[in-house]
Amino acid sequence: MADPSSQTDTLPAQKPGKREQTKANNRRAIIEAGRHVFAELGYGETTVRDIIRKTGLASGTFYNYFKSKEEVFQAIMDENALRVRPRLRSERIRAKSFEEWLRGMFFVFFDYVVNDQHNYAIMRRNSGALRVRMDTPEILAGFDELRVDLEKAVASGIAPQVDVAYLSAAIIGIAFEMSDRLVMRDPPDVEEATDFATTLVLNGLGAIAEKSRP
Amino acid sequence: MADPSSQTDTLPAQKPGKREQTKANNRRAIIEAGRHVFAELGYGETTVRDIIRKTGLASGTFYNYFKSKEEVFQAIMDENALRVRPRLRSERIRAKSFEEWLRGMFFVFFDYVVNDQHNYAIMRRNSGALRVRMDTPEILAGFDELRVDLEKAVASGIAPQVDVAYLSAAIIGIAFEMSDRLVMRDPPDVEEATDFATTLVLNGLGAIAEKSRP
Amino acid sequence: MADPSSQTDTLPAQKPGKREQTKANNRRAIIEAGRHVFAELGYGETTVRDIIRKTGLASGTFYNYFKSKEEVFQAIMDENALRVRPRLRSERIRAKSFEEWLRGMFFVFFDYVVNDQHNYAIMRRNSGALRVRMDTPEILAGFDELRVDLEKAVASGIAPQVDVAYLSAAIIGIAFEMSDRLVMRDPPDVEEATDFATTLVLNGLGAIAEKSRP
Amino acid sequence: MADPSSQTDTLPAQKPGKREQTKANNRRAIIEAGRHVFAELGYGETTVRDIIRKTGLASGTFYNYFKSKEEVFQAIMDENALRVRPRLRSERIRAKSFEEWLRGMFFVFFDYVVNDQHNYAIMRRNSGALRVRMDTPEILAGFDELRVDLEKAVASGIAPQVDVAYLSAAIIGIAFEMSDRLVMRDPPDVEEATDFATTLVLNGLGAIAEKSRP
DNA sequence: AATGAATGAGCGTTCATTCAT
DNA sequence: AATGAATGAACGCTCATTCAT
Repeated sequence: MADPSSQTDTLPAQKPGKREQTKANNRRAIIEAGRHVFAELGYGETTVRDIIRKTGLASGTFYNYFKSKEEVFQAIMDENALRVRPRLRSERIRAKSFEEWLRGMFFVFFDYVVNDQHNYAIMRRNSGALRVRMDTPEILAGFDELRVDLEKAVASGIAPQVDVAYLSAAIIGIAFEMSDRLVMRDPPDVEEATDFATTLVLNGLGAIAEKSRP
Repeated sequence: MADPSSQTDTLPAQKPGKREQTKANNRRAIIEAGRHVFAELGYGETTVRDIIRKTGLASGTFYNYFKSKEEVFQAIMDENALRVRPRLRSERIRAKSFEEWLRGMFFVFFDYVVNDQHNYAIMRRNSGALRVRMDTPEILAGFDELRVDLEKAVASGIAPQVDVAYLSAAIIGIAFEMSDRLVMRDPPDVEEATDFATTLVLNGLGAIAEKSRP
Repeated sequence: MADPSSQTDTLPAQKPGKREQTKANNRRAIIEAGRHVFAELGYGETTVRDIIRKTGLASGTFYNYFKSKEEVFQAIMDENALRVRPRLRSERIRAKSFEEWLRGMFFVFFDYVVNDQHNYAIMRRNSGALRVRMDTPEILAGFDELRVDLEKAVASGIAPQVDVAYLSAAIIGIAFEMSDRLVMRDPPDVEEATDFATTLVLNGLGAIAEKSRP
Repeated sequence: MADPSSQTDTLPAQKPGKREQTKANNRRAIIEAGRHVFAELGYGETTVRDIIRKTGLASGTFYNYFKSKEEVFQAIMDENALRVRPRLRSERIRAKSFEEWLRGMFFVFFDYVVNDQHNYAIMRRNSGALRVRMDTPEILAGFDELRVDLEKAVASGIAPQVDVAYLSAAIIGIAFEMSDRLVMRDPPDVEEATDFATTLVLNGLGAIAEKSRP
C-alpha cells in the first residue's frame, strides 16, 4: 500500500540523469551557437568549426549531434517555425473579418521579431553585403499557409477580388522590410507597426495620413 | 582640316592602347564570370577559383584586378546600381505628382528586374533555404535616395503626412517581394505589376479590387 | 577438514564464474569480429570501431581487452599459430625420412589453409594491389622451427648437404604461393598439391613430369 | 657563319626551363618519398601527409601532382614494372632452352632486387606484423607473362608436362622468398642464388647437393 | 565491468593568396 | 601584365582513446 515507488509512478521519470542532461545541454549549445553564427556570417559563410568554436566543445563532439551544418540549420528553422506558426494559425482561426485576419498576421510576425531580437538584431548587424533571411522552407511554408488562406478568403468573397499572388507577396514584403525598421526603434511599438501595415494594405496611404491627423 | 583628332588617329593615343584594352577586357570578363557564378552558386559557396576558371585566365591574374571575391561582388553590385539608379533619378525628376513619382519608382525597378532575369531568376532558383538579396550598400544607397526623396515630398506636403521610414520600407518590401512573382510569370507584365503596387500603396486593397472589376 | 578449497566448492569457483565467462566471451567476440573485419578490409583499412561495431559491445569496452587494433591482430595471429604449429610439430616427430618430413610440412600447411578458407580466401580477395601475409612473428617463428629442423637434418646427414637458408626460404615460398592457387581450385586437392610441392623440392620438375605421365 | 645559335638549333630545346625542372623534381621527390614510406609503413598505413612530410613540400603541393596516395602508388609500381619487365622480356626472347629461360627469369629478378635494395631492404626492415609485397597489378602482370610463357613452353613440349599454375606459383614463391635471404647476405651473390633456384626447380634437392659436393 | 559521449589529433582536401618565371 | 606552381591555413570529418556515469 504505502509502496513508495507507487508515488513516483504517477510522475514520469523525473531525473533525466546527468548524461541525458549534458546531452540536452550540448544540443542546445550547438543550436544557440548556430543561431548566432548563421546570423553573423550567413549560412554559406558559416563553417561547422565556427559553430563548435563558439560552444567551447571539442570539434568531434559536433558530430555526435548533427551530421552537418545543414542539419543544424534545419533544426534551428524547425524551432523557429514551431514558435511562430502555431501563433499565426490561432490568429487565423480567431479572425472574424478580413481586417482582423490581416491585423493578426502582422501582429504575430512583428511581435515575434521584436521578441527574438536576440536573433534578429544580430542578423542585421551583419553589415556585410548579404543577408540571410528567415525565409527558409519552414518559414516559407508558414507564409504559404498565408497565401492559401488569402486565396480562400478571396474565393469566398471575404476579401476583395485581387491578384492573390501579388497581394501575399506585398504583405510578406511589407512584413519583412518593416521589421527591420521596427527593431531599430526604441522602444519598438508593435501595435503601431501593425496598424500602419494593416491600414496601408487595406486602404492605402491616404487612410494612414488621415489616421495620423488629429 | 586641321582636325586634331585626325592626327591622333595615326597614333593610338586616345583610343585605349592595346594594354588598356585587354586590361578592361579582363576586368569585364571577371565581372561577367562573377555574375554567372554568384547567381549559380550563391555568394558563400562561390570561390575565386570558380570565377577565374570561367574566364580562362590564370589564377594569379585575378589578383591584378581584385583583391578578393568580395571585391568582385561589390563591383558587380555597383554596376547593378549604376544601371538602375540613373533611371530612378530621372523618373524622380520627371514626376509631376506623388502618384507619378511612386509609379515611376516601381516601374523602373520592375523593368530592371525583368530585363536582368539572367541575374535575378537564377539568383532566386539558387538555393531554397536562403537568399542573397541585392541589398548591398550601393543598392541600399539607391533606396536611401528614395527615402530621402520621400521625406522631402512629405515635408513639402506633396505626399501625405506619414511615417516615412515605414513607408519607404513598405515600398521597398513590396518591390522586392513582388519582383519574385513577376519574373515567374510568362510573360512578365511590368505595367500590371506597377499598377498593382502603386494602387495598393496609394489607396489600398479596396481600390485594387475596384479596378479589376469590369 | 579445514581444507579451504572445500569451502569454495559451494561457490562456483572452479567453474568459470559468470564474470569470467562473459569476459572470455567478449574477448572471443572481439577476436572473431577482428578476423572478419581484417579479412574484409585488410589490416591498414580496418579501424577499432569496425571491430567493436561488429561485436555489439560499447566502444569503451574494447579497451578492457586490448590496447589497440594491433594487439587484436597479434592475438589472432597467435591463435593461428597455435592451431598450426602443434600439427607441424607432431608431423615432424612422426617423420621417419626426409621425404616424410617434407611431405608432412606441406600437407599440414595446405590442409590448414584450405580449412581456413574463411579467413584465407577473403583475405586474398581483399585488395588487388597488396597483400597482408600471415607471416607475423608467430607464424614466422613456426617457419623458423622448420629451418632449425632442416639444419639439424642436414647436419645429421638425413637431408642432403645444401644451403639451408635458401632451401627453407624456397619451401616457404612454394608453400605460400601454391596455397593461393590451391584455394582457388574447386575442389581444392590437398594431396595433389602436397605431392607436387614435395616432388618438386626433392627431385625437380623432371620428376613431376614423369609422375603425371600415364 | 659562326652563329652560335645555329649549333643549338640542331639539338632540341635543351633548357627545360626552371619551372619544368622544379616540377619534375617535385614529382620525383614525391615518388621517392612514397617509395620509402610505403616500404616502411605499408600501403594501408601510409597517409598522404606522411609522404609530403618527407618531401618537405607543402601539403597542398601534393595535389598538384597526384590525386591520391593510390595514384602515387600506381606511379611507383609502373616505374617498377618499367624497370624489370623489359629485362624479363629480353631474357625470355634470348633463351634457347627451358633451362636458359628459367635461369634468365631468376637472374633478372634477383639482380633487380639486389640493385634496388634501397627499396627492398627498407621494406624488410618494416619489422611489423605485415608486409607489402611488390606484387601489385603491374608486377603481377609481369609474372603473368611468365605464366603464359610457361604455358606455351609446356604446350610446345619445350618444358615438361606439368601443372603450370602450380609451377609458376612455385617459381614466384621461390623467387620472392629467396630474395629476402639474398639481400641479407654480404655480399649478395646473385649467380649463386640463381643457380640454386634454377637447379632446385629443374632437378630438385638432390641435384643441388651433388653440385655443392667437391 | 560496461557504457557511450567527449575529446582532440590527425586525415584528405580545398582554397586564397604569393611569387618566381 | 600574365602565368600557374607553391604555400599553408582552414575545412569537414573520422578516429583512437579517455573517463564520468
